[in-house]
Amino acid sequence: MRIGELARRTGVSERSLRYYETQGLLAAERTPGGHRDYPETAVDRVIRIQELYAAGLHSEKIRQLLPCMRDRDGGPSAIATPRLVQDLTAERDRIDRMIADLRRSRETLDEVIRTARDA
Amino acid sequence: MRIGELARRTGVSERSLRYYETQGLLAAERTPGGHRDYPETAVDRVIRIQELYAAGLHSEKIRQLLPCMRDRDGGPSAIATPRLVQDLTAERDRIDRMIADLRRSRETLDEVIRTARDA
DNA sequence: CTTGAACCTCACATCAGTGTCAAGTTCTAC
DNA sequence: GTAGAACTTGACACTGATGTGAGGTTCAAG
Repeated sequence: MRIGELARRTGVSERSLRYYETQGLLAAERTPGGHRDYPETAVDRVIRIQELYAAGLHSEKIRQLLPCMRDRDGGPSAIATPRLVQDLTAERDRIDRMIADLRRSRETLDEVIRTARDA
Repeated sequence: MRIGELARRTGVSERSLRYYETQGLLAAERTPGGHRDYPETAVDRVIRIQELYAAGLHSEKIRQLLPCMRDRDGGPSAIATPRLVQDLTAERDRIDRMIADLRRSRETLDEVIRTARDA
């Protein structure tokens, strides 16, 4: 599929998809004319990338992580090195703290909303 | 208390505390010489501000929100307007989606970590 | 007093993903 | 073959909280 359709199906801009490619996160075949041609699996991958970005991971970590992930259709094509495992564990802990923070903020907002509604 | 101690106790940099003041999020008395003098309640407030920033709220929203929050020692000093409630509800929904995304990323990382450990 | 830590304001830099525009090429359908 | 949509690369802008450094002032303890 071409970049326009991939953008539409994932909700990620064409600009970002091209950026992901420069970061080594997303490969694409090329048509004879040079247009990108993505496999169907790109949809899942882009969504995964987007989620990881949202979780605060940087391109480099995502790039290292991607080959170690289990794809929808198969097992991982690589096993994380001890060094990577250490990094990812730190990231996971950071995400846990982030979730805890978000919960508190969510509760704060919810309380303000409820207070206003009950007034 | 002065800015250095507040920074130490909250883990937020002095730079950020001064920035919060320019954004109307954090008030301080001044000594005759011009140094900031914070009340004890500033500690809780700063932590709360930090959490809201981490949740993706911008200064302006936090500024509107703060007076409507229940402080540790008392009730809110203002009630959110319908317009603000609408905004905050949107933010709350966004935070919910963010938490869901984070959970998925957390699970992704965890699986890679477990796979590596079991190998 | 003096001295050093702590504080003040102001200004400029940074980060990294994304938006946007320009100028040119390819694709597809008629 | 031609029109227009879709694509290409490249460059520049932005966001907005935070880092950092300069140059000067205040505070607190000896």
